[in-house]
Amino acid sequence: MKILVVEDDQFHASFLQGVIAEALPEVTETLHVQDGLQGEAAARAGRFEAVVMDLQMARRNGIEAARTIWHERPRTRILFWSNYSDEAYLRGVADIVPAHSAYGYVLKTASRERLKLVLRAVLLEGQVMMDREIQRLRRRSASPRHSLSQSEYAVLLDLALGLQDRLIAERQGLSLRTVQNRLLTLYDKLGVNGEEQALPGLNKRVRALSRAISTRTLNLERLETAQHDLECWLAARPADEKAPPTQGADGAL
Amino acid sequence: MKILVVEDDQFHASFLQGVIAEALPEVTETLHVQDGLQGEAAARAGRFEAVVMDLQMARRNGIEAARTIWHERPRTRILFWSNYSDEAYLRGVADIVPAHSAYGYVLKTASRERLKLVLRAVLLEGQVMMDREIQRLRRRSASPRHSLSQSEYAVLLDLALGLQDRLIAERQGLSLRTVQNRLLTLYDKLGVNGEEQALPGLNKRVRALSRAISTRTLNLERLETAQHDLECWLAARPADEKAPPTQGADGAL
DNA sequence: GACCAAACTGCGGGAACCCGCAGCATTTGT
DNA sequence: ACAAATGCTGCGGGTTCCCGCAGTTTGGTC
Repeated sequence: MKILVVEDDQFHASFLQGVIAEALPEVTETLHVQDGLQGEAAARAGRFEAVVMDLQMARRNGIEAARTIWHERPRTRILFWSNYSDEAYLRGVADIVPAHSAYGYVLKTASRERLKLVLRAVLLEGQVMMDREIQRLRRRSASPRHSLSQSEYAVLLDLALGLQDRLIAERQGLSLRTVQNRLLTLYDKLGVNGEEQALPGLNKRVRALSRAISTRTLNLERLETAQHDLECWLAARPADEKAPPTQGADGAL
Repeated sequence: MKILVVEDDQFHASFLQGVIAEALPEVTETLHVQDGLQGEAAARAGRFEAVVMDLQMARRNGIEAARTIWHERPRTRILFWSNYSDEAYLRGVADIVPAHSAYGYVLKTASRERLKLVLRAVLLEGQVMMDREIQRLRRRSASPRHSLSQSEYAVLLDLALGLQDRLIAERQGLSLRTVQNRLLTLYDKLGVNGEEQALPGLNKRVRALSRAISTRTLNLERLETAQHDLECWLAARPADEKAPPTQGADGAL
């Protein structure tokens, strides 16, 4: 069994390798690389079936790297291992995991024993497994009032990228008014309206993004992958729609 | 000599303590705490004159903790030690360091030797010292075109918090139009206008925040302290101004 | 089918925003 | 001392945004 470790912190990497050696004696080869880009290349070249992936790395973050890897080899088992339990990471992972894939999510603060357990469960047995705290967060964010639905989150991402209503509508295949309705519920669920009445004079749109970040509903990594998605979508979009029915500013006067 | 270590990662903390023992034999007592809040309390109780402070911690981040500590004992020598060289951290530190204080900024990727050097220079000799890479970033961000002036950055923070123009103007003591001019130059320097012409349909205001975060001009920690500042300012503000010349929505009818 | 709830859509208006234009104040260079 | 440069400000208009109101579709229950 071959295993790939993608982790940019040397201390965590060496600790992890120690635990792997102890928990998985059936490992014959481990490769350690320092960032997402190298991780993708190594996975491609080495045909690893098991990966331990840090999120939050330079050059390419763990979620994007995992997406690439899964895109090329959907059966790969990936254990995400991170310092933080941001909702943004959970949604990011949930968005890219292929059907029937084995994966897991552990916090770096987990005990050595728990880490060993999860390593075996996910990488060897092919289970799906999450840290306790992650499970708790997941349950909470599936709760009633404050949690965002799939489509609301998608609109939030578009908002965060700075698209205006019209473009969001186009991208999500909704009417303009519906997008605005979504935004309303977003403002509600993110607590913007609540603050607004205490302090009038907020730009709700910006405040929504601000709060999404403060509450870790969004983070830098998620924003990066969303930006990447946007660029792909833009490239694939037929060029006609780029010019809304305003006077043409390209070509003839 | 007593030294306080504020660091939430156990591996980094133990590595650091090893290096301290080696580099600073004159240390008689080291205390290690796990987050900013404990750090403030420990500094208050223990009267440490030397602190090594991680940024990016739970509960209270390193910059806020340092501000509190310096506020109470301005002579304290603080060495910031972080994984990242975000511009946001640099500005955050620069904003709170008192005159004539000794401080430093090292990256966690620095070599053991360099770390020892900086430890001695800052905590023992009272020098001001930065990591090479930090220096480079600092020089670059003092450059002409793309860097933000002090006041522009202040406006960016207010924008990021979701204030609308009128409130920003009030807070910065500027006219409305001037604030909008600042925003224009912000859009320019953050590259929003450049993108706009490639892809019309951006909400510049949100996009500015989005880019500020992508480029690490802003980050979660800086946003948190800005939010904290805002709340203080709101509390200190005379209540009259809260109601702009709209029909009063408080009290009568 | 009757009914209801929830989501979606169009309309319209008031507020906020983006920004060109032009007038003043201070600073700086020669 | 004059001029050019830079920063601050008011005015006006075109656009986007926020959102109440009302009408339509969807999906489910009785």
